[in-house]
Amino acid sequence: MASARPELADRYYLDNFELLIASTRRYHPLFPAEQAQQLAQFQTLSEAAQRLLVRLLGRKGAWFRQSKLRYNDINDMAPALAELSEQQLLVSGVPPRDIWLQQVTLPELKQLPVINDAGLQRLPKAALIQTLLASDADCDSDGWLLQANQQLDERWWQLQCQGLLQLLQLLYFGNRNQDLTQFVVSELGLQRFEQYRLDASTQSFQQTDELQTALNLAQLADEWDELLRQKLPLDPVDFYQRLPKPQVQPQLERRRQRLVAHLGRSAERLNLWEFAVACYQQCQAWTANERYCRVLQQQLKLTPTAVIAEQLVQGLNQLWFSASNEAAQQVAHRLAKRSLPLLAPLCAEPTLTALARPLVAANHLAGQQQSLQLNADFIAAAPRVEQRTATYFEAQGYQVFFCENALLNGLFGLALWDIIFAPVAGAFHHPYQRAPQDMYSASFYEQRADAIEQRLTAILAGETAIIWRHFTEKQGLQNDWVNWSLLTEPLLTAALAAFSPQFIYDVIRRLLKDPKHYRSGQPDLALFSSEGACRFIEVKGPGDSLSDHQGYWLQFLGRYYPAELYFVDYV
DNA sequence: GTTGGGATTG
DNA sequence: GAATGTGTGTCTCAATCCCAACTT
DNA sequence: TGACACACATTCAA
Ligand SMILES: [Mn+2]
Ligand SMILES: [Mn+2]
Repeated sequence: MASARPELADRYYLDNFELLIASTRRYHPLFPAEQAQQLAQFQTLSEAAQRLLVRLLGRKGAWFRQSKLRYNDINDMAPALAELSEQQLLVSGVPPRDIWLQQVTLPELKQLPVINDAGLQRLPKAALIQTLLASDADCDSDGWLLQANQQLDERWWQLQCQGLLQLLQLLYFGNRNQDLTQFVVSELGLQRFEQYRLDASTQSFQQTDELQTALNLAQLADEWDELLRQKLPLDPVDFYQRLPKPQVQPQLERRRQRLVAHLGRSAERLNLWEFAVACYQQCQAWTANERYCRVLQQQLKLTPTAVIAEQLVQGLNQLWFSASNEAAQQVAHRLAKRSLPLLAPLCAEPTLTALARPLVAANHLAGQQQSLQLNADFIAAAPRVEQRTATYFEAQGYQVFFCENALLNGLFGLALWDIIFAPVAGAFHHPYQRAPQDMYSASFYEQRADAIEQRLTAILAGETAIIWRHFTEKQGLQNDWVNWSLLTEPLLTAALAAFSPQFIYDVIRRLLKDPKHYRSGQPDLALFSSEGACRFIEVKGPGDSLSDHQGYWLQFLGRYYPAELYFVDYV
């Protein structure tokens, strides 16, 4: 099955970087001055210097210790360093204290007289760093660091062109989470992608300041994530000042709003209600609208005014109106219900559309709930309650799959494979996509409505050959909907034998209605009896409770097959 | 000495 | 008990290297 | 590097 790994060229990383450059050629004239200059400088470098620079860019952080630079594939380090230094793509200096302390190893630290003399030899590294950072804060920290570095006898280098790499990656991949390693993983055959036709015509950005903004937003998001990760005090109001103004370019505006929503969330934790409201007001995401209403509700509790009450009524009605699935409706409904007593004294008669009619609660599962006690044998069989329950049902003679979302999502992905990867305008910008650009927006259906309807008609007529053909022909190819390691042949065989055409049709329709939402919350286990009949089981161990989207999936599935909520505990 | 997490590499 | 908010682990691409905890 | 599901804590409204 597994074929031998292809060998990569000796300079594969440089080739990949040059591919990144070549593929973003049409944007080069738009580059901001700094990145344009650095790109030009890169092109004039010797191969050794280019190699070293790309090696360093591929690593984490901007600071490197010269003594730790060892590359067999780069002839001589010294001239390459001198060249990069000459072009100011890499500069020498002493890093900030935290980075310095992080990169100097513990044995090295303990040997330094400045530390040895302070009597800190026995501490673990994290505590040592804490102590040094704290004690340096007030006294002469620069002097201390310089002295320590002199004792260490080390030279440090700092990358000056990480922004260039970020910009190239941003333009090539169109997102912040794919990078140079994607090329390697693909060339080695570890990830294989559908051979869709790329759309060369659509250009995401037209102006230099759009590129600058894209880069700024990416760096600000990085910075915010980093602050969050380090768990140090946040100032969302101050951070907001650094964000760009609302953007015309839709992609940029989406990213800006995502960051603004994060700031709003952090403002809530600091009880900065007005600022949180101001943040959420700028965001279009449904969840931002939800936060908006929650904050208004909170404000109404603290300082009841007619203005806030009116805003909340508007917000709640909008929230209800834009709820695109039952779980969202449930959220809007609950929020409205809890707001009503707060609104009553301030509004003549608040008309909350979310309360106009009763909702079916997610946990309304009449006749779909069971209890199960498992004994020590099953506890020993596996660590997770789902696996233990699977073992139990296997002992009952079922064929059991712990596949959660992989089964129904997989059916969706296989049934619509060719449509998902059809060359719609603007859908595919590079060869490493698991889905078209608009997979999770309304335009996915709209742009492909004819093909989808035609396929649905065929599915309803009992067509399963297309699913099998895609399963075989596309085996192993990346698809956001298909998890190949969970959607195995035995599972698909059992499922397609058990499922009615109407069921498959309705599942796909449901997923199409709100693909982002309905792709999660599907039951833990799929069971198939020896006669081939299927059952769905959502397992709930002690201390876990049903979430809304899980409950609504059980309600939906229960109209076709047994779909049960199993409360499992141990005797 | 071993192990385990993170960084690096292909 | 329902409804919220928040933290954690698991997927990870796989083999290797480095370093910092540990004696499992 | 998120998305997802679970685990756990806290706060509510009857
Ligand atoms: Mn589950
Ligand atoms: Mn479960």
